[in-house]
Amino acid sequence: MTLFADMRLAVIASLETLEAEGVIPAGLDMSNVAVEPPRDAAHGDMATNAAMVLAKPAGVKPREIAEALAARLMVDPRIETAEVAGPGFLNLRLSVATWQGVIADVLAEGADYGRSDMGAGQKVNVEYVSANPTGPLHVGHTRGAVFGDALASLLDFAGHDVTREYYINDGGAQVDVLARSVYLRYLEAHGQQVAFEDGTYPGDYLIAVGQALKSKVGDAFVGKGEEFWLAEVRDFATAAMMDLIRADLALIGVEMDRFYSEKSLYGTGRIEAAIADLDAKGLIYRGTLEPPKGKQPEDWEPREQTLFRSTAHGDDVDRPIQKSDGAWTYFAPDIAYHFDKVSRGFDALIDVFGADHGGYVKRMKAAVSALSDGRVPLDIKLTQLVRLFKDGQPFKMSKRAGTFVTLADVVEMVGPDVTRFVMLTRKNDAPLDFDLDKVREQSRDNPVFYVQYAHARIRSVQRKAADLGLDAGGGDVTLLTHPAELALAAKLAEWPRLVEIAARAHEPHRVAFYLYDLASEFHGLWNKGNAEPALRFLQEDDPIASRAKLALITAVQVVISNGLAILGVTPVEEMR
RNA sequence: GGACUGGUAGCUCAGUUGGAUAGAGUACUUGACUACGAAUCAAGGGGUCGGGGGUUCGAAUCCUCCCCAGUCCGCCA
Repeated sequence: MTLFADMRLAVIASLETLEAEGVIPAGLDMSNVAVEPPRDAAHGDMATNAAMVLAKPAGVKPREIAEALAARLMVDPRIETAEVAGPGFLNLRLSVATWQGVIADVLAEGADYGRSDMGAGQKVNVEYVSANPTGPLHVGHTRGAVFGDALASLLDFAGHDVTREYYINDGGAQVDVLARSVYLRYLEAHGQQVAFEDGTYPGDYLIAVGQALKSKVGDAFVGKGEEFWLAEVRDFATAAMMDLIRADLALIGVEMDRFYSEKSLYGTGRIEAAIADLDAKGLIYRGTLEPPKGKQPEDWEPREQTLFRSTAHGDDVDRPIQKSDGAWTYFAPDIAYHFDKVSRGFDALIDVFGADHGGYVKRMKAAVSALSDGRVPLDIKLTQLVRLFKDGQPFKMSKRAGTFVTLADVVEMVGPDVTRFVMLTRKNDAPLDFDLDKVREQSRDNPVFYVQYAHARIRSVQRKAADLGLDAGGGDVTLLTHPAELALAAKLAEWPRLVEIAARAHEPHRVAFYLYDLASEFHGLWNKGNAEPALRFLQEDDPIASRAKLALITAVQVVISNGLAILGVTPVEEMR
């Protein structure tokens, strides 16, 4: 339970009393009544919009409701003052003891402080990365991987039952291309001269795969036609690429619960079953699509295809599920895959895609809506481009792959923690500039450093305190009465609420911004100790006061550490 | 032609889902170490929230029409 939720219950209870007394009519809808931190701290600790929300349905002036509500709330010992302001806001100021209690709560709950039961154990599937198994992960994949992973952790912390899943696109033409490329490397391993033409993958990372294939099958495939080796090389190469990708993911601490193979959908009747489900709902038909307006393809000619009536579920046009030759389009196995997710009993689905898949969102949502009869919501998060910079210049070359910068390149240069944090300091749908120099800079405008520095400072004080024989547990929080100290406690009280807001919005970046704010409050208090010695955390010859202050900063350390855990970033003990 | 995502301080970006006088960082100006790290902190100026219209007690946020940028648009996955 969060402090804000507690206070909201108090407000609702008071409103119900007012109903019973006839001040306002009974049976009002109170779902819109909110208790929030005011934007301006001068307005108090919390504000409620209750009077404004209820004024119209109650037929009573907002200020009248607010006055009555204020009088009621003043009875609550946790509330110091309740003032009506502006158009009908009710500003609450909480008692000192309430804030002190927050510190005790944080220390008591530790790593669980902020954990919510909001998700109520709902099963959520988060699908992310899902890069084609044709090569190492690049920066764009990295952002999707970090975002999806942090989102999954966030939802878990908010009480959901989360499955992290990777969809392997091993059923289409691109894995044939991969197989042919590996075959060339295989011939090369046998000492042949080969040429990589357009439509093959020339990357060096396939050299080792070609050699591994040689050790496995010897010269069995040399001089043989494609029909002889393609299927086996494809499986071999795909497995090798997935090993590569798993290793890349491990570099940034991403571990999937499940890898789901597209190929497993073919020849097993699963695509057919999914399409049959849609057909039974009258959503499959034969038809001819209109050409796209404005952009007339040269070779466009009308063709009859099997179409999914996605327009019945919010799409702009119906979508083909079969090519003119009868083969499935990419969309068909995707429908089957999501059908499988729905049948596995998930209450909500989330797909994390790159921005270039934006045109795919509506049809996928339409498919899930149709397959689940509107029961299962699908949220699709698009991650925008990452632009890499180094020395102020765009950075494009990779040591490994030559053509694009890989995940491994970035992690090698700045480390996993910095990579993860930086990629989460922007909303997923805004482009991200990633400056390889700036992220290692030790200054306030580098949020990674700034937050880590706050944590390291606290650890430093704790070590010093330990040397003096002081520990953080058991400090008497009622000794913390200075407004600056209570303000920091108030910031800690926002954490559980922030977790819920971020989880509800599927926006892990909010955690990163909160941590920055919290670090800022902490650094501020630290420096106040310059002018006011009474605010220094370690008070000479006063172990009791010191332990109280240690309790406060340890609570800050706990929350920073909980937040970083969601982002998948390790808190540091000291700055180097 | 259409769809999607953006447009907020000179620059980089938040904005608690409709709340009060729109906030940080950076840059610029000026101050603060006898302490557990000044790698930090405090103060100041800086705005037509892309533009017009609409919805209501109240709009950066919702609806609508334009402008700009990026991504995408039937047998590619």
